[in-house]
Amino acid sequence: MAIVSRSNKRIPDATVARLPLYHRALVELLRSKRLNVSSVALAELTGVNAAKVRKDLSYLGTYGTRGVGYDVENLLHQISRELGLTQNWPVVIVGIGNLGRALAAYGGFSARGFRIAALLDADPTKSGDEVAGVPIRPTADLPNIVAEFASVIGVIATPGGAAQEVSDLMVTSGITSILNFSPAVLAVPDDVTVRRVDLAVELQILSFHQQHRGSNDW
Amino acid sequence: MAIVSRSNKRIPDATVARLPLYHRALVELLRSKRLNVSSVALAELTGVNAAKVRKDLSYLGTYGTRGVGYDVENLLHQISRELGLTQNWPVVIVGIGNLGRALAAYGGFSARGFRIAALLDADPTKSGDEVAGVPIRPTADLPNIVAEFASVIGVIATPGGAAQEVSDLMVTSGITSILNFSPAVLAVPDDVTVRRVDLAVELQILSFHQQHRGSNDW
DNA sequence: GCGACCTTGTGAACGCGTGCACAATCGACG
DNA sequence: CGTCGATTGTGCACGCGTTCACAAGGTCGC
Repeated sequence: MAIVSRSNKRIPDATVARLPLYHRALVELLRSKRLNVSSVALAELTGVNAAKVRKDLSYLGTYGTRGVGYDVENLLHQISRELGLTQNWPVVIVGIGNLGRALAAYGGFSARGFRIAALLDADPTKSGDEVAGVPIRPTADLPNIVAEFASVIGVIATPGGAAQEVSDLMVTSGITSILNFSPAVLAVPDDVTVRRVDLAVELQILSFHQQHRGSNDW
Repeated sequence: MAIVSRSNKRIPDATVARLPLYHRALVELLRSKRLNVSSVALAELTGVNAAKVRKDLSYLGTYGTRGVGYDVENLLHQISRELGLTQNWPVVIVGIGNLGRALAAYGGFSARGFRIAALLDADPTKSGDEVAGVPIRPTADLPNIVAEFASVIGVIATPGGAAQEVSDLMVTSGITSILNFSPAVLAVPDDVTVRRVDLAVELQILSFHQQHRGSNDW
């Protein structure tokens, strides 16, 4: 996977994962009218090492000014461009249970580059219901919905049992970016990117650390 | 009851992050009465390289049988023990908005080592409401609730603006493991573990890959 | 215009994680 | 009881990411 930016440098995955952190901090700074920010200040806001901040930002190009820092507005724009957030990505959520509803109702997406394009559920009795002003439609509508847009991000919020089936439908509909909240591990073609968020996994990792905190005490 | 891990080796973070994957796969295998599993089979189920599976499991001890594989039940038990899932961790959720409700109603936790011990919200008009049979109580009750248990995991599902305040209250109440769903970056003492799950961040990472897929697409 | 001060950008070393390749070891079977 | 096929456990090399340390380059006061 050759990732090429304007400066022709490959951006490491670890850096990509941190760019959204900087993005959010810069939005906050812009909101509070800060014009300038140093790598040290940005490091404190994001909990990242300052040298790492500088190296991350250097992959985007040379946008800092020595002795001064980074121009907040310009840096925000550069990161937005790199992340592809200059457009508002349409997001389709499949599986409107508790989690799907919560995602649909979450207001924070629009401020960060995304909008809910459609809500889908396999249960026909839910069709016509609205969540946050968006009507719920049958899952079978997915191909038509995807066809309306140039590029769609798919979100799977179904139970684990239905996840692979939904994933397959997304892939055949032309979706190549999937966010999977179900505990299932999805099989997809190589050209499809899947990110998995499993709430129980996060708790179990915490459990491990908690467990081992005690045994270090003696 | 010695809860001390048998191996003196330190388990790498990367391995810890994968143990929950194996855990879940093994639960599934046990449910379908499989007695045995090879590293290759486990690798396919979890999307992890087979050599990595073996190395990960070797950190726990020598529980496999050459020429045969791993005993499903025993391996599941060993991983559960290492992750500290032999007990059912009490989980306290603060912030019962859409996301908090969804988390509280999610039935999958109990099967994976956790139970909802309490739901808290700063809004007094929500007090007394129930979600999944658990009543909502005022946030100020947190210290009393934590005191009832030996060890509690805190979940923050509030808006970003309230997150640091809630985090501080959790820390002073004695919580040392926090799962933060708000976009805020929390400042906590060194002995407190925080994991952050930011839905917008996940979407933005997907956006990056979508943006950079094939350089000639736009 | 000059010097003191700041902050960026990056070379280099180090450590961690990954994956290959293979020896060690087990069960099955005749 | 010995051979064969299968699978684990791991030494090793490589690559990626992190961090330090510092030169390069800019600002600001005078």
